[in-house]
Amino acid sequence: MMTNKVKTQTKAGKTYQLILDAAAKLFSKQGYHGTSLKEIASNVGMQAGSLYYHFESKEVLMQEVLDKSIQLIYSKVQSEVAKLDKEASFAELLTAAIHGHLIAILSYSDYTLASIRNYGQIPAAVHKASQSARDDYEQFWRGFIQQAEAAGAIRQGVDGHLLRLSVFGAMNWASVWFESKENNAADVEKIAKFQANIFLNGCLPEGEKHGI
Amino acid sequence: MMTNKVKTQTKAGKTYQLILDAAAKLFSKQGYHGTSLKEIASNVGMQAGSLYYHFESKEVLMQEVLDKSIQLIYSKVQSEVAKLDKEASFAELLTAAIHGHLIAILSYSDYTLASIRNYGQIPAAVHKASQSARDDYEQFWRGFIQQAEAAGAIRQGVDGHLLRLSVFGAMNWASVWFESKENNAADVEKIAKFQANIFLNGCLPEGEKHGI
DNA sequence: TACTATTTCTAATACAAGTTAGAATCTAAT
DNA sequence: ATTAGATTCTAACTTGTATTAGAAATAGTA
Repeated sequence: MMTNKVKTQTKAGKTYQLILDAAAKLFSKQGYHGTSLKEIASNVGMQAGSLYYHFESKEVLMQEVLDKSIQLIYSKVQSEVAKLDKEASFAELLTAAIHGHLIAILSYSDYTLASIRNYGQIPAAVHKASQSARDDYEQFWRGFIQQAEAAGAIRQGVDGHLLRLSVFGAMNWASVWFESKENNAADVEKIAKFQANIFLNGCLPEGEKHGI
Repeated sequence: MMTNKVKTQTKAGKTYQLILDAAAKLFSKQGYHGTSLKEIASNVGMQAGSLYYHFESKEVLMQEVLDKSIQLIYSKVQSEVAKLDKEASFAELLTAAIHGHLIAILSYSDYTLASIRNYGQIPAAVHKASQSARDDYEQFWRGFIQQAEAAGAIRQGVDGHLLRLSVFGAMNWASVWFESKENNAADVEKIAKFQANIFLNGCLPEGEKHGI
């Protein structure tokens, strides 16, 4: 077994990434239990047994996919938010965060779909590994929404937790229907702008309100 | 093999429902491929082979779960919308539809989660069966949103398709985080009111707009 | 009680899964 | 060209799967 995941230059390092990519793609389309090691190996031109030179088990392979999924999302969101001024408004923050999250999950949909689809139907030991990264990311959202509530940047009566969960739902669901075939960055941009707009302003015509 | 799914009074009819319930629960938690017939049978006090008296295959069992899932949702939404006046506003329609959809997916989360989680990672032949029911339900949403766009009840520049898909995402995602343990109908009601409110009015304080 | 139909069990089949150990091959440096 | 190390293959083992056929048990009826 080789354990060095870092050196992408080495032969083994490249093969490791190829396997991870193939696994993510198949896990996202067929589920964890619905994907066999033989199938993954075949997608990189290998035999099933050969995978064990790079991964110690199928579960660990899944862990790596989940891990990478979170990393991709969180780092993209952070880089988007980092572009903002120190005194950016809540609306600007939310917009940037939505952009980052959507760009990430739609660009790397194999990884993020594998994560979304399989999380909750794999042995608990598997998602234990990426749990703290998930918690960190969730805490980031909780944080700036709570601050916005405290600062009065969110309308009275709007529950911050439900807001966060609804935004997450709208975004994550996009990875289910979005087809990244020939859709370029412009489409992702459009979706991101739309969702930021909707959650900030709603869909009613200007000046109209309902049920407030 | 017995085929009569209708007569719930008969012995076989009741057993049929018990099996379907157990299957939905396990499919929702472990996925289609991660659930064995032995496990399903064990949950209703039977042996795996005995299931074949009620179902002709595991795939058909899954089809029935998917079917029932759509039926539960669509019929609940229709009954909620039917309560409205003939000349109900778009805001009232959307609110009623969101209520119906959320009540259904959170009340029967075994079925709806089984559907949401496994759709897309099961053989195509399996969801072919429930496809037309899904299409009908989707068409219902498309319909009243298009009418609202035509009538000017939706703000200029807001894409009706993206609105529908975002609402679906926010709602369906709720079945992932919602724990129906001891949460009563009041909680579901709260979530439904929240989401209708957010999509109609946004989360910014009254009078404020961003990026319009 | 005896008979019939319904429902469940038992046991076997056929196949595919994850995993492992050792042989075989390839790569790169001396 | 030889050798050592890295990488892949082959072939097995164990376990678990969906499915089937017929025997057994159960329930309902004449």
